[in-house]
Amino acid sequence: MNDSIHQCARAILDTTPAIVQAMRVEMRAERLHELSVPQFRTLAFIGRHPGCSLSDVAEFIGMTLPSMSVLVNGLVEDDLVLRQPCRIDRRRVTLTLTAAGVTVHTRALDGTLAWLTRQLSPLSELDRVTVLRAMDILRPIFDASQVAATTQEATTA
Amino acid sequence: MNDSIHQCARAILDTTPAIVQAMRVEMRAERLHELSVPQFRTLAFIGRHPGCSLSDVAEFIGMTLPSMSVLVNGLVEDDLVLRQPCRIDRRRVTLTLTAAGVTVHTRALDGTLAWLTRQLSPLSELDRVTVLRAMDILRPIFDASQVAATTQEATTA
DNA sequence: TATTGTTATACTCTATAACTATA
DNA sequence: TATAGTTATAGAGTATAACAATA
Repeated sequence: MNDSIHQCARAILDTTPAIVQAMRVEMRAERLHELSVPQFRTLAFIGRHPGCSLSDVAEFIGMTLPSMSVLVNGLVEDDLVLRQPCRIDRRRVTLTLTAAGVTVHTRALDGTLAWLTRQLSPLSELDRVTVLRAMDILRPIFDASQVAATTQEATTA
Repeated sequence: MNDSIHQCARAILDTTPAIVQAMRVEMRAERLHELSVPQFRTLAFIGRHPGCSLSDVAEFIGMTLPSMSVLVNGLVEDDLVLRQPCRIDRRRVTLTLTAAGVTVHTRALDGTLAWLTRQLSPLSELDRVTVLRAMDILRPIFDASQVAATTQEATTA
């Protein structure tokens, strides 16, 4: 039966927003690090891709260029991100984390991970493995660039 | 090893926001139903719990009372939700979906589910089962309110 | 006094449209 | 002309604080 695919879709629809919402509440409650989920994800991406452009981050996160410009602008004003014009192509900017950005991101990451770990602690080893495998299965599917690609495909088709 | 729990936490942190973000983008792209993810979830909850109070929804979704008041107010103005004072306790309000609310929610649900189904279609049967099981494991952990969760169980059963 | 909800105020998130600068 | 990014404007999401009404 392809009943499983519908059950699966329904389960994702019910569950993932609840997880992210709980994460948002947790991150806001943690007074140590004042980062929203998008800010956190942006910092993480820039940390993993030093010197990336605004378009790179926007595509990965799944936001429009103007939205990301505003978001990054806030991070620059908070001195968490360094935004410099690119020498080779002066239309571009290169983004890197400042020392403060690294610190804040690390602290937020550790805090959120610790909270998540507490939430997951009642699970059996088997359940954890199942969850881990599921996340590995889902991540490539919902990678923002993939979604954008298929959307474009569908539009041009 | 408790290494798996950290891997697991990290995987959830990386993956679930990407899924929800993709969902948000999709829902916004679908011009048919102009619902945000929180609006959609609120409509779903009220549909499953007709006559519920503002506090009930706020707790389930994981929002503060004022935030939910504003959100619901928008839904009332759009004629998707009926908000009436409760006879027994006049401090409370009772929330129900209007006919339009049912229609809009159903359409949004169907549309999002169809999109999700397309995204999941490349997966093997085994992968789907893994994902489904993972969602069933995670949902009770991150449900914003235990009370609402058990109520939902009773209602949906 | 405690509970339910609303209003006031102020951010952030996010989009589209219009613009600038560079290629 | 096409691309990278910013600015202007607007609306939704969300919080805290202060308030009103009811129990």
